Amino acid sequence: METLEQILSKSVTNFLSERYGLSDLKLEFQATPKDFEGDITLVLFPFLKLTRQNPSVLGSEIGAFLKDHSAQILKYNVVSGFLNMSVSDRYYLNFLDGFLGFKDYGHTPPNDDSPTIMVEFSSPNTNKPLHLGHVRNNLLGHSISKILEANGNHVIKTQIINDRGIHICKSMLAWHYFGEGETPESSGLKGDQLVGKYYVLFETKYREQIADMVSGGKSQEEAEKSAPFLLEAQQMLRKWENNDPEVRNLWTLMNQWVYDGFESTYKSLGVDFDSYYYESQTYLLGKSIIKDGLNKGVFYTKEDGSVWVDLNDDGLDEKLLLRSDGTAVYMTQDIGTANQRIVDYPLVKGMVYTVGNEQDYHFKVLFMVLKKLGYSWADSLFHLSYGMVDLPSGKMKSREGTVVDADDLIEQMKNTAGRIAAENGKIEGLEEHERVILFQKIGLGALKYFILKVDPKKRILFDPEASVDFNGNTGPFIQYTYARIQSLIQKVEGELELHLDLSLVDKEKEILKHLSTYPALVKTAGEQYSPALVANYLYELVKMFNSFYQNVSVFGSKDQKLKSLRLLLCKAVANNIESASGLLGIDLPDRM
RNA sequence: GGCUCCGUAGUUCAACGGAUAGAACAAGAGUUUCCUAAACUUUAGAUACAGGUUCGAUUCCUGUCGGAGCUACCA
Repeated sequence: METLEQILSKSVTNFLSERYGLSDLKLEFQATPKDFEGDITLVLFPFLKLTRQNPSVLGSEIGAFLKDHSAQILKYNVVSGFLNMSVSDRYYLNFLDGFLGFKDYGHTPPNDDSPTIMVEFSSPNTNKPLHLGHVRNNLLGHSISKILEANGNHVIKTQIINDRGIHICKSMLAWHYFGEGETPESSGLKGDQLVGKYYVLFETKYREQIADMVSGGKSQEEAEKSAPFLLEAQQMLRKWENNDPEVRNLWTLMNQWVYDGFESTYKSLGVDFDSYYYESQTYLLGKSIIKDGLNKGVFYTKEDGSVWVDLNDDGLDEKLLLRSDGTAVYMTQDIGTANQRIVDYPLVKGMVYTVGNEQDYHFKVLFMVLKKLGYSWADSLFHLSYGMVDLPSGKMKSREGTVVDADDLIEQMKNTAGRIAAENGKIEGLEEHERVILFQKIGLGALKYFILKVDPKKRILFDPEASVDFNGNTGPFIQYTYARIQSLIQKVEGELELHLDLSLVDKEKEILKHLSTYPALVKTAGEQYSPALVANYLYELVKMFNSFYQNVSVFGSKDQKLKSLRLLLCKAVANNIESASGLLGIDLPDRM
């Protein structure tokens, strides 16, 4: 369906071309601000010089033309450089009629010809449980996947799991010495929590050794490097690399505990994946690609045999790709993994990496190198870079115990949801299992909205004391609005019919105007990789709806046609809340 | 030091270069014989500083001040 902007654009473009001989114009429309009369505004400033005309004359010309030639425009007025136009109720009623014909109005579902995009997110280490930073990562990655799908892309959700390295060996070593055979079953702990416990234990014991060595006369630096626990962990890593059966078995066992734990957290968060990559399988990839690049002359070798890429011409510096001993670095592995994904999924045309902004430089380099290597897909790579989640005390540091654990946080959110529901007397008549589901929806809705409403690029300040709000600009507010509408809709008897010859009150029109911007919003959110835009849109919508609900009686209307119109409007809002919430991964309750 | 990002009400967030900078929380004042008060209505309160570009700057450029990150033959 053509939008109002598109319809008017054509008309205005024709007019300006015939009257002033202008072409290739970019018209700028915006919603008319509240204090002015009108619904849609055309900004005239850009044409003043071109037409050598003053704004009031030009505005009147365009306004009069549209009034005569477009059925949608009833009136106009010109204020400084702005042409404000009033749009007919009929137009909005027609729009509502069209809107109700779609399940997800404004979304473009992918078809056979749609491109495939791979979205990477989560990508945890397997030595400790997920924390608040991962929560932001997961919610962003999941939401952006939904948004890309709504923009007509097939999406493959993937992650690269860091399942090897010294950190995992630390957990393994501590468990080996102090675990006494403890398992998730025997301890009742989630697997990732259990493994994380031993990672912390390793650090504690390691620090103790260092302290002993320092009081024995060694320097801090020396002690840190040569504490027996560390040496032993390093030894374990070498054994792992040499496929030592005992080490490999323990590694497999403990990693599986962690994966089971992660899965349960993902399930709570409502995120899922279509594919998994493991560093233990990819860390050797990329070396041969580097060698190809050497042959092509894209890279160069230094005297010690290490391989580098020179990015000085691109405003960066030189970057190492292979160590002098021929082993890979992180970059090498990422090059190999990217290539491997295209091998595994030949249809993939683009990749999105959901990774914190501390790695901005890394991805800049990675994308440049892949481009230099001449991959056809190298132009459609995107680093979805997001800001860190900070606590009032500063950065989260696992060593100092200042991380906010994901499982704890989720649990706390559910409990708060339950407490508030009880305080508001909303839980009567609900079975226990209904309550569990409801509190889960609301608690997670609050958390997801809290995180996703912020521009991904910006850092988030999270105060565990102040916690997440349940009133105002929050997830529960949106859910509450939806539940209110459901309760209205349940009262409807018989068929609802939309009559197009009604007149709208301001609050109705306001909502319809907002709904009509949804398709463009979805598109922009996809282009900018920003769930925050969706969240803000959604908030505006429910705020408008609640104002309407409180000030306009739906069932109070004597006029049957008017009642139908209002109920259909409610239905449209509910549909739209559902669509937009879906993009954020927020579930909606039918009552709360 | 070099590079990158960020400074908006007391606090947390908004604002394709467009009209009088919007919300929420917190603070103040109201609204339940009326479809769910997790709501609605309403008062007060902000663009770090100094220049520049522009018809127009929170937005773009320069500088100052303040904060964060990157700057490993770690991952």
